[in-house]
Amino acid sequence: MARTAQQRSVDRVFRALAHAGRRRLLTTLHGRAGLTLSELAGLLPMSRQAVSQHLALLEAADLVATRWSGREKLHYLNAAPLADTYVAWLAPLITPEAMRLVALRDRVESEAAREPARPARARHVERAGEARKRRA
Amino acid sequence: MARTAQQRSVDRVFRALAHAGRRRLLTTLHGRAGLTLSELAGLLPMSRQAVSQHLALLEAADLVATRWSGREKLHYLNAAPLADTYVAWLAPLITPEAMRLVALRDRVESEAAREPARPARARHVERAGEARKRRA
DNA sequence: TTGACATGCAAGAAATTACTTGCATATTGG
DNA sequence: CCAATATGCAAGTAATTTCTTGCATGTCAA
Repeated sequence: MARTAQQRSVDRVFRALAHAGRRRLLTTLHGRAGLTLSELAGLLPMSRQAVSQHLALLEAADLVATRWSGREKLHYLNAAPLADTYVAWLAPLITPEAMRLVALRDRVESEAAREPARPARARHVERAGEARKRRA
Repeated sequence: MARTAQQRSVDRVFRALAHAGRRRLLTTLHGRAGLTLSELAGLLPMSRQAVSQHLALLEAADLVATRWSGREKLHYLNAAPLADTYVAWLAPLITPEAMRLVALRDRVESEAAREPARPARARHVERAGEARKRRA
């Protein structure tokens, strides 16, 4: 059950994308390549240190490539791991069958609405004892 | 600057996908639709309560639809938010330009190798004082 | 009816993540 | 050279997430 390098990459990518600020950094770099740490911190509502740590995480996930230019560090979006993650993990789940299940859910909900005798599961929401009373 | 419903959905989806166990739940449900909580807990190396909490999170992100059948709760993958997230957020970043940057990074690295007089940035890795000494 | 089973809910512990603060090192321009 | 600027590193705190523990409720089958 050895984890493959790809699985590890997918995990790093999804963890990196879990934070709105980091996603914002990626879209910012997509719009404007080569921004420095200070520039990014100026554009976004985050402290320089926070941006720095987020960038380190994005670099670790290989989503951001960097280049030193004197005392400045230029940052570039690298979308390759995003594409890889899509192909390897996301796309396989997006099948016609899995998409159709929204319709199923809606159907179930409308059925429940037509059948007022049995509320979907309001049971556990009630205070203790209430439901038992109604049942009797 | 009001956050749109779509932005909120994207955030919930990415947060949900950030955990390997939750991703595993989704792929499991993709392979076998209609599994119950207990069945999922039996298949995966997680306690029933842990699975339950993960499923609640996935339901909140609308990635899992459920149907009660007696005392059992059947779970189904809903891939629609995945497709939406891909279209709204991921796909726009996967452009030829952003993909080409891997090549750029590799080029930069090989340039650095050809220019041994200035190591990319091993500076801060060294112990304090070391770099200054070499500089002099 | 009742015991076994399926799930829910809640509170606390453990682990991880996010952010701040303070200082060290390196580069540039005057 | 040196002051200003750009970044790095480390440790501590705050916030969030994840998991466990314990018990309550609802459903089914004998």
